[in-house]
Amino acid sequence: MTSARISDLASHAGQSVTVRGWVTHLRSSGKVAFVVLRDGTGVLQTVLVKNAVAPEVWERFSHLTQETCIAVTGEVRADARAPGGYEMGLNDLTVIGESPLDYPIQPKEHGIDFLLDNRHFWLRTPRQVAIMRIRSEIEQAIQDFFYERGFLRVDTPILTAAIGERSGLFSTEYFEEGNAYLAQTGQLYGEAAAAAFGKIYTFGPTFRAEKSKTRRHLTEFWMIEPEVAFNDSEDNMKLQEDFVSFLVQRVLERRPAELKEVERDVTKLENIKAPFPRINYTDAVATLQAKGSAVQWGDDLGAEDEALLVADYDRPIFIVNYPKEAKAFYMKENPDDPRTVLCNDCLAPEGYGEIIGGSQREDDLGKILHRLREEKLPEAAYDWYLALRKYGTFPHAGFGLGLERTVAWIVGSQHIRECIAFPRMMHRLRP
RNA sequence: UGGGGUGUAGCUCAAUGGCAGAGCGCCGCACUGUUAAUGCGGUGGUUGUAGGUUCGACUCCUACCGCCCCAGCCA
Repeated sequence: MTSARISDLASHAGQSVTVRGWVTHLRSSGKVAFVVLRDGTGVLQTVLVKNAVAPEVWERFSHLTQETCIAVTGEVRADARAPGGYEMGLNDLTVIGESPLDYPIQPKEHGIDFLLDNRHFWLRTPRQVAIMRIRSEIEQAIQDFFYERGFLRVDTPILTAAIGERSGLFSTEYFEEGNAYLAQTGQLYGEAAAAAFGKIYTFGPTFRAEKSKTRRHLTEFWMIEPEVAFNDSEDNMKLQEDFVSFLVQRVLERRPAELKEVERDVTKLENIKAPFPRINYTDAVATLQAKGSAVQWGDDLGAEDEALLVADYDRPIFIVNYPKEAKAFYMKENPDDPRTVLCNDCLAPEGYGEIIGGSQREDDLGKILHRLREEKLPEAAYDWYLALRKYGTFPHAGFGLGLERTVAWIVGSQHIRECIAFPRMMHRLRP
């Protein structure tokens, strides 16, 4: 007997095949029954007629429960009444793995805490399957975008000495070396690699021990960080807008069924094309003050301010050249206004907020040393990073795109935690 | 770490100081085309924990715990 995956059943119409999967719905009308199963590639409705199957098959059917793993055999036929357009007239049914009656996920609304406690099962539901497929599509698109443009992927270490951003670090014992810290960014290694390979990107998990409890934060998240030798801040933004547009267009082209499953308004995504508006920080402050915000020049922009700015646009926007006090030590001083640095945030539309932080990097050894000392960072920990400015320093720029935030925006999710298979948050380490 | 909210059946929620309930799930019966099937019947509780006020507490008070939302930090 031929076995098939549900997604391939159209090519088996009229044939008898075996499909294996998990029971999602059971419906019975006495002598006609429906068993709906899921195999990860799709959903199949099978039809069981009591008088047309062996008594033992009907008996096995009558004991089925939600999520029982089964094998069904029968003829595939087109039927408009079936989800997916094809159904199976069931001849045989065998149980592969039983499922007790207390399976926690029901076909109804559940609270988020309950769902996260049952994430290992929640993942089986249609919306979650669609989100994970879109995430995987985006990950593939990321690889394709950079590969097609001649970038080298460089995998940077996850265990590091204390180096990176200012916010919280996770630490662990590391042999005779004292503590190691989980990487908050691959950027500094990316800069070293850019001098070796010209155009690189990193793509991996990053860790922040921030005590954040918002819809936009995870303690473990995946970040894409390109770094390009000889790019300036404007080149950097051009790369960002091409990149983000590429990801959105790819999902629109290849995952329309999944976008429909998550009920995304795709007309909002169809607008996402380069160029994105660039708003100077100083102009943004003036605009915000005119709109009634209390923000003062020198303040970082709060979530409310960002929402006010992005509300006027139908695509992501760049906020460029923030005051240096608001940003990291490695960002290059703006020659036209030394109070500021050559950087940008990219804010997604529809209130999804910051998805990218990027900058041209400070390439002057004296200036970066000065900033490092202003920030009271441990100079010794940065010795190799500073040496990049000593031996053949070079202008370069890069950015970091948060994968889960990007997925949340593209699928229209209210929460980042359904955009990664097993989210890690301040109070959640399992499953 | 601040501000706000919340915690009652397996799940989602009612019960505003006076007998702890509903829907869903689950179990049983009926039903030959269901789409979260339907109809009838049944099952289900240490009201987060500890203390206090009261004749009487799911309800009011105190502390603790969990969770949610917002802010900050950032991606």
